[in-house]
Amino acid sequence: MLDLKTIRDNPDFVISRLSTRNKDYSQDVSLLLELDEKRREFLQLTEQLKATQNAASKKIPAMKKAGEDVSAIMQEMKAASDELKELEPKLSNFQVQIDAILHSIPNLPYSDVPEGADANDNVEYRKWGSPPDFDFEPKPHWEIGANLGILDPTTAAKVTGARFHFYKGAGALLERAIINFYLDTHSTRGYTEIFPPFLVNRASMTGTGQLPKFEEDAFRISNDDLFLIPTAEVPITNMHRDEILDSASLPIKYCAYSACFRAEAGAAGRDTRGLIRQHQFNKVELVKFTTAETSYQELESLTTDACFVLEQLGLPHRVVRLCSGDMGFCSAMTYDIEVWMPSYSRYVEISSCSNFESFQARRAAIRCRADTGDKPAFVHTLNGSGVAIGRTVACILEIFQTRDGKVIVPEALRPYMRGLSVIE
RNA sequence: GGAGGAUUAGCGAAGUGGUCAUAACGCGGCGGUCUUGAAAACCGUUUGGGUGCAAGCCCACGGGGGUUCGAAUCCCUCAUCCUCCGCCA
Repeated sequence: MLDLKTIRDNPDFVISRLSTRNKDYSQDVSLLLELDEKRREFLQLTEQLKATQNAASKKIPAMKKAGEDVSAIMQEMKAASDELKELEPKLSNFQVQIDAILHSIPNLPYSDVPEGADANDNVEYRKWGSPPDFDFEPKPHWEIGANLGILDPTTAAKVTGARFHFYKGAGALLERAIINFYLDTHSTRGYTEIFPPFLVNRASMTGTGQLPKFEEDAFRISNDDLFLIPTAEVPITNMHRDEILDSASLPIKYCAYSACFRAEAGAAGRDTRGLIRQHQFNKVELVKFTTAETSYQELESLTTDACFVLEQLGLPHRVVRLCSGDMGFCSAMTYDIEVWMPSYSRYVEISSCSNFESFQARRAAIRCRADTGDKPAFVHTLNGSGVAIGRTVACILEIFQTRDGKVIVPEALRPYMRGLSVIE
């Protein structure tokens, strides 16, 4: 959520920054400012009435005590009360409309974000390793997984439906090993490990920006109005919702494993085979709460921390800076980390590291106080996958496959796999 | 699932229709006096938001709604926590 005061004071700047997202928000902004003006007009009226009510409420008991007749002033206040009952619904109606618009306007892209229309305009930032040269025809991970008997989407289709997998034997072990390797790595490098709930309430989904605009992307528990989390970002960021943090405690750094659940509405027909796009997948997430001054520096280190685990596994990858048109709703700047996927013959996203600045913090009321006596200020929130587990499995199967259909387990994972060095 | 009880500032807690929410009182925090320094004691101070050029005014007693001229207080509803019963990995 953007700051209404900022929009009020610099509407042209806001509109021009938003326009880099390939959408014109000038209508929304002018409607917003119109409603805001109306709201303040009605606010003054109602507050005036309330002030007279309050004054009378102090006077009436005193008059009663003095034995004076209060029926006249009671009449008067009855009229004021009736008038308020007319005005207040109008006022709150303006407020509701304003909130709806504010919640539907995306974040302003940061000045360093390259302008562009779509993923083709993303800018490569750095690269690690290089795509392997196979002296045989490499197989896609879904074939490798089927041949080794470690990935089973067919049974999952029977038991649950499309876009789910059973992992079996060494496959299940590999998935679990990667989770533990990622958590151990991050938590020994300054991130506090958290194990969150996988269901959250509506307020949490709104706090991090999944609601109200993207409800169709989420799975909702119909009898409880709870949502299956699309990422651990939601429960972790909302841990500090409605809190004023001591700025001495910043930056706060968390890492968390969770299953993630996504409806993938609108992705019909895309990535239907393999582990790339599932309704349920595992992920280790990194989340930071920082001051406004340090957030971009922290975005760099968060991205580096996510890349670190890929380097440990020996997976070739690159970092791209997303262009304005490709960035998510809440983000001010995003680095995607992409691993080389032989079956796709291109780099595929395995992590998305974003600085949301105060956009989520304003929605979720997460603030900090620099010094005792200072006004609280919104923190900056950041997060990034550190990294997605299913896609890591896919990448490992493809990158470390051998001519005879086996898969070499990366050194770093062997201690987590009871010493297993080859899946065959 | 059933029956009771609770929810007030960072924490504990008083307040059952008005003149104590600028929220008593206690603890904690901050500043000061005293002290070589510290502790103790004493004095002072200490919520957040909205609106207005400003003085100021308005809102918030778990959330939402209602009754009333007026609600922390009465009613309805939802949430969370506690105790007991039932069920349960």
